[in-house]
Amino acid sequence: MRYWIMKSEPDAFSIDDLRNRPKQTEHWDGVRNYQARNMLRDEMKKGDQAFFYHSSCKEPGIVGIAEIVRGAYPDFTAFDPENHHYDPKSTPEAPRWYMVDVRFKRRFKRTITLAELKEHEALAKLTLLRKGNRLSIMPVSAKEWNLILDLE
DNA sequence: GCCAACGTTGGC
DNA sequence: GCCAACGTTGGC
Repeated sequence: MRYWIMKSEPDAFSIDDLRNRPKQTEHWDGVRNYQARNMLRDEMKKGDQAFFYHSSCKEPGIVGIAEIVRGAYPDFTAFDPENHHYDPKSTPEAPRWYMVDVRFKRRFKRTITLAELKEHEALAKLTLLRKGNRLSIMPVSAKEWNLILDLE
């Protein structure tokens, strides 16, 4: 079982939006970066846990936990010309992009902010904090996961 | 709104 | 295959 951080702009899709979905479950679509796709497609498995991170907002940070409830399958939003994430190079016969299903697990009592994460020496290697890393999906080690949980 | 740090595209 | 131009992300 692996741990992840998944980023989302709360204006587009927040952890509360996830909680309010039927079965508190939603597909995680729109990943259009090869590095992120490879991790999502090849390493993300049912049962994995992910920190839900709010980006591009007033207080960027980790707001809760979601669980991967379905492993990678073709991202059908790429097939839809009306969709913002449409990619004509991805077809049902040869899908280029993938998605997983995530289910709400819990919301933290408070946001563990990006600023706070940066203060901890033990988290210096966290991919999220690495300079220039803008991936929407990033791995978290078990050690980092537990350390961050303790901050709550 | 600015800008650094990427990733992608396309001419050559 | 190189690289300039362009687009995107996301913190501040």
